[in-house]
Amino acid sequence: MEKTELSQILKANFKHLENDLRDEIVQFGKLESIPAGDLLMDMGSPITYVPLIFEGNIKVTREDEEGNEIFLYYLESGDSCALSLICSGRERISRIRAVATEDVVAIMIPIAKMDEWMVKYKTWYYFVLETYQYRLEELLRTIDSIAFKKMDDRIVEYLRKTSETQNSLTLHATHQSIAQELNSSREVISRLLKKLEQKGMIKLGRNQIEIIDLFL
Amino acid sequence: MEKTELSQILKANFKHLENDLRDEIVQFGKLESIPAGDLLMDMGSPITYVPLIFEGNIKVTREDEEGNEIFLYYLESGDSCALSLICSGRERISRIRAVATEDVVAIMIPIAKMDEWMVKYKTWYYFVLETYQYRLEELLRTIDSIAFKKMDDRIVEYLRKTSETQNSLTLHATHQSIAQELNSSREVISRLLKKLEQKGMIKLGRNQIEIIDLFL
DNA sequence: TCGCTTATGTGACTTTGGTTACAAATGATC
DNA sequence: GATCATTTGTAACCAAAGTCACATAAGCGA
Repeated sequence: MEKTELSQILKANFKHLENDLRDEIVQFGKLESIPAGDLLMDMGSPITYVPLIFEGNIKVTREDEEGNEIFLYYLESGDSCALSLICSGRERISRIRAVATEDVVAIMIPIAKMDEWMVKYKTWYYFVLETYQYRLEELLRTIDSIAFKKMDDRIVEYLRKTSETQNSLTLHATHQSIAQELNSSREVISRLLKKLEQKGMIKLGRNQIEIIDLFL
Repeated sequence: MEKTELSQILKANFKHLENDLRDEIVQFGKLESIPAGDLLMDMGSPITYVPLIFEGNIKVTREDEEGNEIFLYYLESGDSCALSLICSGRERISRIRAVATEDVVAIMIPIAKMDEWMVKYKTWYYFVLETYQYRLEELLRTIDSIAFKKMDDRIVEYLRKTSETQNSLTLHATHQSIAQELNSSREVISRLLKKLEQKGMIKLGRNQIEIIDLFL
């Protein structure tokens, strides 16, 4: 991709950043395409860049020692990854996994530039702080969900979020995969999905869930 | 308290901060004492300062619309409050509650200075970023606990954390209050505490739990 | 000491979610 | 279309946690 084209894209997706900063991003950032399904970040691999997402979605999950997994949130175009900042910052192993759910186009910023720009560009400073703040809030919402809600509500919430970020009313997932994301078991998810179908909220198919109305 | 005394305390508790910065903190910060039991922050009240804690502990909890509550973590001397940064940053209502569990002495930094110092002082910059990172990790650990662990383990973990921050093997709490923090019910907590007692991990008394060995 | 309030103990029961063990359906491939 | 792997459906059962009902017990103040 041409630098000028990159500059255009940047202007469109991160319009709140000042011009000089965007020039530097074009200069020092490395554009990368990540095919759907690829891991951007896995447990414990040290991070040396911070991604700015142009296109596609990224699913962020948490995994514990015993292999239990749980869905945290999606990242979309215009987002950056606060958790990559965590890993980078203290060189520590954070058991976080980030997978591209659609083909992702992102520009990779070297960590060193990160810090440099914080001082140099007010807009970058606010962007990074907002990223942190937004992710903290997102994690709090995740906690709400896990701590206070029952599995059926959590499924509905998961379907809603997934439908929103993928911008589609037809989701492609197996009950097994959903069970994994919600740290439950396949049978439980099948049971509850069936109930949602009976309520007329969704329509089930093999490898597919059609969303009719999640607010019934 | 004298400015010079304040300066000494600051030097002792936040020694990683550079001298000029400490001088500014003394100059612009306001020293406050918060008696045990007082709220530092409640749901939705906008924050105009960031506290640096010298003495005492602060318990941070999350509450949802329906009044369900859950313990997140403790803040101790040397900490700041990343969540106050959230509230301040976007002027948004975050349903977070911070209560002093012991008498707290803290210095309150006006938000404006916060931003100013980020650019001016490298040590402040790293301190704030580390605060964010550390709290994000803490929240992830909270998620692990809620999502992956059963109630008995969660109680043990809660007792351990509380004992550590209060630096005491004798805790003063009712089963009801613990139930609230873990978003459970009194009877369940009583039952499980009794089991822990039978295993010899704790000794129960009225309004009191004596910790014997939580690693049995 | 006598009440009274607050805290704890406990049994019985319900609900939610996890487990086991299959059966049936769907799609892909030959 | 027959075969096969994958996915989904379901029933029966189990375990954890929440609820209800009530019994004690411990501390406090009059």
